[in-house]
Amino acid sequence: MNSEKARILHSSWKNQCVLRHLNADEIDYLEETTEIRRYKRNEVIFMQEKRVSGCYVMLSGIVKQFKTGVEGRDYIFRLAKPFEILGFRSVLSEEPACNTSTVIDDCTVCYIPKDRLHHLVKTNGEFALDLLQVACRELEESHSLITEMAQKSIRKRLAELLLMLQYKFGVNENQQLNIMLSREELANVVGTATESVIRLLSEFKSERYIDISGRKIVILNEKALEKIVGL
Amino acid sequence: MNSEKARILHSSWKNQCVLRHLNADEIDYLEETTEIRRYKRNEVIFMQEKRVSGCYVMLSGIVKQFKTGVEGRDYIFRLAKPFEILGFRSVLSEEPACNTSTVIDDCTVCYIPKDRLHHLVKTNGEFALDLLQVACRELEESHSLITEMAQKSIRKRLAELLLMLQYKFGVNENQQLNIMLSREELANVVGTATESVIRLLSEFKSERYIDISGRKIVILNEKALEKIVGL
DNA sequence: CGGTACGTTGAGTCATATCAACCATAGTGG
DNA sequence: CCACTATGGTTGATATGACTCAACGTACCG
Repeated sequence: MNSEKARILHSSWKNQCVLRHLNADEIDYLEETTEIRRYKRNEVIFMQEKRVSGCYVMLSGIVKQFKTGVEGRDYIFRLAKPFEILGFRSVLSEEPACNTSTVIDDCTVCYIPKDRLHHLVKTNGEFALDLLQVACRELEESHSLITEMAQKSIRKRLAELLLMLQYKFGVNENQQLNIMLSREELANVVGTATESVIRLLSEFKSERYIDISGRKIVILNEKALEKIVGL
Repeated sequence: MNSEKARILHSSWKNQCVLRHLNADEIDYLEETTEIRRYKRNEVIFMQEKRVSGCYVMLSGIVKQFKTGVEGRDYIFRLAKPFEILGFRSVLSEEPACNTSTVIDDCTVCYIPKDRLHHLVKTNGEFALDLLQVACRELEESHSLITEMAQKSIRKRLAELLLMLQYKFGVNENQQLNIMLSREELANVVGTATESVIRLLSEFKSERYIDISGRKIVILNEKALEKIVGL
């Protein structure tokens, strides 16, 4: 029964994520208590305000991370894909989670308990540095995002989002974006009302920049979208 | 000439900042190459796009960190006060600075070269953990900020900013905020036009929530501002 | 005294939010 | 099988917050 876990943990995937500087002994150390977990669409991995007991490295699927504001509206600040790490912030700061993570596309994750993470950070400098770099990169992305929100129109941000989704999650054989979000989710990424997203999407469609059927989106004219963003 | 540096480095201030887990030997190690630097209002500490060779721990004064967007408008995402650390993100990720830091109030900083920082992260797990926690806290603040920007009106954000400035930088004997920002700077924190800030400030003034004379601001009715923010 | 940077006010415009109605779809239970 | 309900998507009408532009005031500085 543990063979699956062992196989996964010792396979090459670790080199693609923040665990890449762990040696065989350290992987064994992790293996003692890590778990491979599976979640389906809309399941909650961890929740804002609640204590977390470990962090998660994604192996497959897509997860959204969002904060719920005072009036109950959500803001999605991250869409995570395989080999990204979730929830280490709260684990390291020993505070309750400051956001909720739920599943967009069915996923498998590797759960790492708090004590193991702490121990590895303290004993493996390279690993600590890697984690620091991940945190710093997220911080930088976050700052860029704020600057954009402060300065760009909804129209620009939506165009940019579509390009980002294509770049990060790719397209299938019909050129459709692999990631499918509801109108409300799109609105919660851009930071606007769902009606606005709907209007802008059909605007883009009528100008032949994109094609939409339900949640399936095809980008027809990348250049045009880039121009809207203003690059 | 080094006596000042040595005195500062070995005094108790380090316990108030991220360096608190360094032992005497490590402080000596830092001392070999750190420098105490002084900057005056409007001087640039480091600049967006430029390579950085080290990071800075603030000892006195106030610094603003901002990003310059595509259209040349600035967005101020952080106002740093003593014992906070600046620029470690770029140092650790080995990338050019992604923002500019300039001086609001004359300040002294302790400059720590890149190689020393790297070495300490790799060899002192507690220190790495502390730095990670700082990064995580900033990340969390940043996410909160984004969520607010996505969901709150300029009016709310300005009210919140005034409260934050009072809380973080305090007031003088006349109840005036210790930090004095230009209208444009206020606008660049809130993410709006200077005219909007001016209008809202005089609105707040006419409703007796605050008093303003030039850049000196007094908060008269904290409760009212909190109510505007919506707590 | 003119210059430069900063602050203020007014008028007009536009993007976006809000509210309300309506449609499509799918699942549910009688 | 049909009504029933819930959920998500769409469209229109309306309101308004915030931006832009432009003019003007103010203060400090050489």
